[in-house]
Amino acid sequence: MISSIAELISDRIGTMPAGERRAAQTLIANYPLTGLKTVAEFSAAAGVSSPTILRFVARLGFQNYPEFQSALQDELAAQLQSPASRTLNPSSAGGAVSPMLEATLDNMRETFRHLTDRQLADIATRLAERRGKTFLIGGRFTDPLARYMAAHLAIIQPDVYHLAGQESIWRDRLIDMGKRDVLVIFDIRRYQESLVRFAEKAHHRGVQIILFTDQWLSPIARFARHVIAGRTAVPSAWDSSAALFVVAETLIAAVTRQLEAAGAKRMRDLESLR
Amino acid sequence: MISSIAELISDRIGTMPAGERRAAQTLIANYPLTGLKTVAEFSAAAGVSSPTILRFVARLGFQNYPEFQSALQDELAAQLQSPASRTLNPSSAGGAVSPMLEATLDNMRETFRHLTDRQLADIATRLAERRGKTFLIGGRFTDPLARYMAAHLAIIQPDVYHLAGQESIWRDRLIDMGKRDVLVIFDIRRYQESLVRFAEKAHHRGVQIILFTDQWLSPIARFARHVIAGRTAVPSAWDSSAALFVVAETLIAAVTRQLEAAGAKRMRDLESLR
DNA sequence: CAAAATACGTAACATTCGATACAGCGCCCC
DNA sequence: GGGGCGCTGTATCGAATGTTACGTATTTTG
Repeated sequence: MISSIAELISDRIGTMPAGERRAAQTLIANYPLTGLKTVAEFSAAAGVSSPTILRFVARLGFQNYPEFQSALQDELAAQLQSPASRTLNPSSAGGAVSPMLEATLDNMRETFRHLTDRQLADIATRLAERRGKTFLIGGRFTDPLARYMAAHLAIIQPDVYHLAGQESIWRDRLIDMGKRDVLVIFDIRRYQESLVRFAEKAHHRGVQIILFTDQWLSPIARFARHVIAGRTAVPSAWDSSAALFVVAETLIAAVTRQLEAAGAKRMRDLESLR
Repeated sequence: MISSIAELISDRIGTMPAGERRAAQTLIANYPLTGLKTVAEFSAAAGVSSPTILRFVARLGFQNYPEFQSALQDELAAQLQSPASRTLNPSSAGGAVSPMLEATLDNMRETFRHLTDRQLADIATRLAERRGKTFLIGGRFTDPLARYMAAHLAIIQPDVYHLAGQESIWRDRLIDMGKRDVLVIFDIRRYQESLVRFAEKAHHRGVQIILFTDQWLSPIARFARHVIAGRTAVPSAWDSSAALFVVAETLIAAVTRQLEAAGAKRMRDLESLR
């Protein structure tokens, strides 16, 4: 059962030749606006020639381009009149993807429900007031999150370091850490002993620890000044770090806002360095 | 302050002659669709002649009819991109975090709305059938996503490589790539030239490219076999990669499911190695 | 009530658009 | 390695679109 043109496209996109597939992808990515423009504009956006666009709409079963556009407009009209229909969209019926998405969305709502604006603001402030250095580290699967956060923070403020590589390498960097510094740790099940040991030592040196973990709380929580507990359960063989990822992005945004004045200047300086 | 064309119209509708007023009312009645049709159709719908329509848009300050249509399309594009703004729900309490979370949730829903089970299944199948090697690479801020995906895929199947470090390093690895291989690229604004070059060369070697990008599509889309366009707009100084992150997790789950038999054995073997 | 100004539609024009024929190219299969 | 098939872009044609000029109708104003 195919109701919308978008479905029709994604249904047949597998059987299309390369050029027409590009047209399809361009249309889907910016649906349905690209289809409302002229053939020339459409073809330019997709990086193919006009005839390819026409062959594309012909393959979808339309007699000519205007007919195709009319269909898109009718669809759009129906959408605009009943905004409610958008939320209850047909793709949510069964399928393998929806459970995953639904669970992830739930995880985020739950995660943020237990997280007050105040907490986030406190953590952001701590990250923004740069009395000392900021270190970030993650576990086996969460190291990318640490990297992601470090990549952003390092742009708006100095002295941001991501600890990577072998354990011995970052263990030695403990010597540089003191009570003015902050350590951001990502650790979810199965909790890594090496990280726990590292956190404990850092804690003893007076380092303030901000912990991203799952709802069962890594043992590191004992040493942490701030704990962010994200939901991780999804219908998959793996746990999901998506909720923690969003919290990280939220914090990055908050820190950036707080450092607006200083950060903006720094970003300009960085620009000029390129 | 006049922001939308609809406002502009209702602002000046009082000063218009009868015919043009009818045009205005017809347009407002089912805004903005009538304005996207041809002058002839517009005039027929309003019950006036074509020149009247043209005088109408001229009075609104547009040089010609196409310019008027472009403006309408831009407006529509803005609306469609942020579904949140349309629902305009003040229900969710203010605070600094909610807008960020709401936007992120919207982005995910919107991203998956343009992504069918079929497409995801196709991509997962391609990643699961290991005829050749799998390479993953990301840009400045998206490299962590590539890492995250690589960390998981490498566990359930062999020959998964994350390309990191300097450009020269991964450029040299092109020599190992052939038409049996898959290259997963993450590239969002501002698109990195080095990645585009790399993708082009890989494409010429027959490598199948799976691209994670934003809704404006990286130029790499031209070479890609599969394109995943995620929404990235959030109320922050930075773009959000959260939607792409969730797609990545979804794919990881799907691939794992497909490789269940073979993958489970491999995971057991890995366990025993520790 | 008359004259002028404005508004509106018909019709012809120029431009742009969509459609098609054709040739080059790569690809796959034998 | 050669022949055939399918895909794609260039160039061209016809059609439809937006635009403008002009004459008629309508309203406004002195």
